[in-house]
Amino acid sequence: MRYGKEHKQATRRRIVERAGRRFKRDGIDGSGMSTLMADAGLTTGAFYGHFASKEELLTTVVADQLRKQSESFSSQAPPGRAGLEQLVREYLSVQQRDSPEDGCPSAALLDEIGRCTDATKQAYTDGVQASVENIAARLAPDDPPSARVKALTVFAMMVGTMQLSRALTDPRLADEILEQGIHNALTLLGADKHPS
Amino acid sequence: MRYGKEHKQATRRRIVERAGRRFKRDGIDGSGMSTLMADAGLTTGAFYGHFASKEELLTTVVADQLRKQSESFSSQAPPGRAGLEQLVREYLSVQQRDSPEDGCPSAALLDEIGRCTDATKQAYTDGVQASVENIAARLAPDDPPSARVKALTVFAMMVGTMQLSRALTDPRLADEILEQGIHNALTLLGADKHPS
DNA sequence: TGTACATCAGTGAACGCGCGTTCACTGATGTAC
DNA sequence: TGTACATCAGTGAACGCGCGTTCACTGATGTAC
Repeated sequence: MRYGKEHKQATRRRIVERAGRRFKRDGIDGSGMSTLMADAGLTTGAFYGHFASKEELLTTVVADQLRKQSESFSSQAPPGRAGLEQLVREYLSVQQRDSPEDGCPSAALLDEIGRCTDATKQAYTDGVQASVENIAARLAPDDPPSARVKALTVFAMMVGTMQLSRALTDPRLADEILEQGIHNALTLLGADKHPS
Repeated sequence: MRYGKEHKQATRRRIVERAGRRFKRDGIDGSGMSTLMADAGLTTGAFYGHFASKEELLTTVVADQLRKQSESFSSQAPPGRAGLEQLVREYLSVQQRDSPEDGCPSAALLDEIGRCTDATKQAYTDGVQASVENIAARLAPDDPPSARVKALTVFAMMVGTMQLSRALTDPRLADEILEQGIHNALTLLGADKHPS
C-alpha cells in the first residue's frame, strides 16, 4: 500500500472533517478514538501516524471548524448590513438546530471547550475572532476592530439561544425560542447606530 | 451503623448537591462515579442505595440546580424591573465566570444537556421555565406567561455570553465580553416597552 | 436488665467494557542494480 | 527487463486504566423476649 504524496494529507483532512461532525454530534468526551477513525474509514492504530494525541486532533478540529464557519459567514450572505439579517436567520434556523453535526461548533461544544486545555482554548480564541471579523466589518466598515466585541457578544447570544432550543423537549417552545432569538439579535445589531 | 430516618435523605441531598458542583466543574462525562461519591464522603458502592443509575442522578441534579437558581433569582434582587439590572450584572460577573462550580448550570452544561436523554431534557425544560418565571414576572407583571419566551431567550443569551467568556484565553477580551453582554441584555430587557 | 437477632447504610473488591495509546506486522508500490 | 529491497500508510491485537454497575459483607443500632 504505497500512496502518492498527497494521499496522507487527504487522509488527515478526512479525519479532521469527520471528527468535526462526530464531536459536534456526540461531544468531545463522547467521541472515542475507534469511532473517530471508523468515521474516516480507518482502523484505530492509523490515527497516531497523523496526530500525537486526541487533544492535538481536537485543537486542529476546533481551528478547522471555525475557519469553515468564517468562510461560510463571508460567502453566504450579501455584503454590508443587508447580509446580517440573512446571516442571523440562517444561523437560528430549525434546520441548523436539528442537525448539530452540520452546524455551528460553538453551539455544539462551547461549554466543553471552556473546560479544555489552554492550547484548545487558544485555537478557539483565535478562530472565533476571525470568524466574527466578517460580522464586525458589516457593523463598522470603516473600523471593524471597534465592533469586534459587539460582534462576539451577539454571536455568543445566538450560540446560547441555539443551545437552549436544542435542550428543550417542547418543540413548539423550542421553535418560539429561535424566532424570538432572531428578533433579539436583529434588535442588537440594529441598535448599534449610536455606538456606546 | 444504623441511622435515624432522616439520615439517608440527608446523604442523598449531599450527593445531589456535591454532584451538581462536580458536573458543573468537570462536565457530565468528565465526572466519574467514584469521584462523585468521594465528593460526598462515601465509597462508590453506596451510590446504588440512593439512585438507580448515573442518569437518574443527573436528572435529579439538573432539577435541583434549576430549582436553586430559581430561588436565587427570586430572592437576590429587588422586585420589579428595578431588580433586573442587578440580576443581569450578578449573572454576568467575573466571579460567576471564574467559579463555574458555584455558578449557573446552563452556562456549564447546556450543550451537554442537549445531547442527554429525554428524561434529562424534560427535567431541564421544566426547570428552566420555572427558573425564568421570575424574570417574566418582572417584564410583564400583569401577564407573566406572555413574557416567558422573551425571558427564556434573554437568559439563553446570557448563558452563551458566559460560555464564551470562559472559553477565551485573552483575559481582557473575556472581561469585555461580559461588559458588552450586560449592555446587550439590558438593551433587550428595556426594549420590551412596546412588545412585538 | 441482659442477650440474641433483625435492620440496613455503607464498604470495597470485582465485573465486563471501552477508553487513549503502543507496537510488531502487512503489503502495495517505488527504487536500485 | 527482471528481481531484490526499501518505504511507509494502515492493520489489529494488546497495554494499563477508569468507567458504570454489582454484590457479598460489615457493623452500629433498634427490637424482641
